[in-house]
Amino acid sequence: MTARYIQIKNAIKKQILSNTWQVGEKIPSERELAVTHGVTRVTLQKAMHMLEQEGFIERIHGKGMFVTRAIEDDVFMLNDGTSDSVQGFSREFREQAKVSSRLVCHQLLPADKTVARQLEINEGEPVHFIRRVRLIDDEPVLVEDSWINRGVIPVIPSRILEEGSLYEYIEHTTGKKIKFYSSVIEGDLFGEELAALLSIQPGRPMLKVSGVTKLEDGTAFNYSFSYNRADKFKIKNNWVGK
Amino acid sequence: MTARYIQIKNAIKKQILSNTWQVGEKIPSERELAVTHGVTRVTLQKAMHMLEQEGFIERIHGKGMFVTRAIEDDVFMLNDGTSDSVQGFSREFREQAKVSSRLVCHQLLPADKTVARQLEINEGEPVHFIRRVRLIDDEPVLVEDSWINRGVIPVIPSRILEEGSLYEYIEHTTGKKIKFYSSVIEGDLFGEELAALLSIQPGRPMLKVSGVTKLEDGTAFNYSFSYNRADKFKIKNNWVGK
DNA sequence: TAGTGGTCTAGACCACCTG
DNA sequence: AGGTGGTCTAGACCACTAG
Repeated sequence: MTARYIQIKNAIKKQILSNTWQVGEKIPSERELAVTHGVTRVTLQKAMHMLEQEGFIERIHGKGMFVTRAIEDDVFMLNDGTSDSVQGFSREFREQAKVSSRLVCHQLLPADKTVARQLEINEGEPVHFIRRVRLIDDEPVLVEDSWINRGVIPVIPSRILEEGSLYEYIEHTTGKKIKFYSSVIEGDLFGEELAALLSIQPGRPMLKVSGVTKLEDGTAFNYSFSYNRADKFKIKNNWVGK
Repeated sequence: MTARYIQIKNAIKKQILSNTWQVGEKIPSERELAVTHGVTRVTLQKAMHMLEQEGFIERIHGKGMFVTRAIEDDVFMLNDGTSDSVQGFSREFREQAKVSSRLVCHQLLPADKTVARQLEINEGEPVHFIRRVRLIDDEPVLVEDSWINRGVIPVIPSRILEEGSLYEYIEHTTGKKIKFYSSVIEGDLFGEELAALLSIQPGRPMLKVSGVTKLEDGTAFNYSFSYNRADKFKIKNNWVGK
């Protein structure tokens, strides 16, 4: 029961990725595509606005819609919210490379003030605290600390934390999709403790990303900090006006 | 001739900021607000989706719309694309603090391969190269290098670079709004040269933001790198699913 | 069941760009 | 003038949440 505009968006994205049109080339007009896909212009526009937001096309008033030049790169791009879902680390990268995790710590802790505020629970309520080192092609690239709402997900099998995708597990056990992700990006230097976990020198640059993830019913279930090696990650951001 | 949904979005944002409702409180339903503002639900929804994207409300299927808790902070938040326009440094911060610029360099240079590709012009065409140190409350906080398309904006008065807003000047002289901003965020360390310009020690952490800015007709006019003191800036990002 | 947001239709008119 | 995207209407039905 996927929405029609999502289907259309994905269909056209697929066409773009399979080089149906050249980069910079004009694609058919809204009116044409609406007929092709058997929907009204409004529905088609929703699909195209998403494609623009995701950086696949450029829409220019009075001119038409054009394929954006592809951007390839040597480092990993963190999800910036231009995908149609929040993937989480495992799902994000497992098709590009070998990803794995090393579980450093997993315990129940009472939520401190900050964690409680972010997860919208009471201070002192027990939450999962999880620290993992994430590896890409067997090289440690980031440390992630997560505080997870025990009310949403009472038990987390170690197997999931070491091998699987936590987000996938949560979507599966709750039966709800992930709907919202708010994050703050900061720059910092690696200190002794985190550097040791990644086998790098202290003082190397870090991209720190902290954020809260919510389910579609508005429940906050994950508050996390990830400490990324700045030489391994970039974050891309598209902004489209009005 | 502002669009109705933009007006409504701003009106409701203003109501939220003036505490018409408590944080977490339910605001009137789409159907109610549509009547109040004299538009159909579709138009009102466009306004509310923007407010959600900008982080002011949360929309929950079957429940309603709720005011999001305010987020205040001690450092400056760089524009992440949740505002309704790209402001540029001057317009972004001049209402929160005293902003100023120190012009380090302004000359015409032939575009190298990278600059030419980003500005969608031919290699070797002359472009403005501008290096400025930006200050907040008289403290230098970032260095910005800009390459500006001379075809779009032939002359840039020094006065604008030292005192005014370049984006404001460009919107004014071209008569076009800024429509698109694509950026990449990286972490790095300050080297000797940039550190000296900011009067800080080399080796301090930096948030590097590079990007291209376009006008509403699709013309790329600015390719820039900004080197931000990581202790002074954060970047906030909201992602809302589907 | 009643109320909420999510999606979709079949039109219409406006604003912008090009020949 | 003709084609393009941008906005808007007045409905309709669906999916989710609550009491």
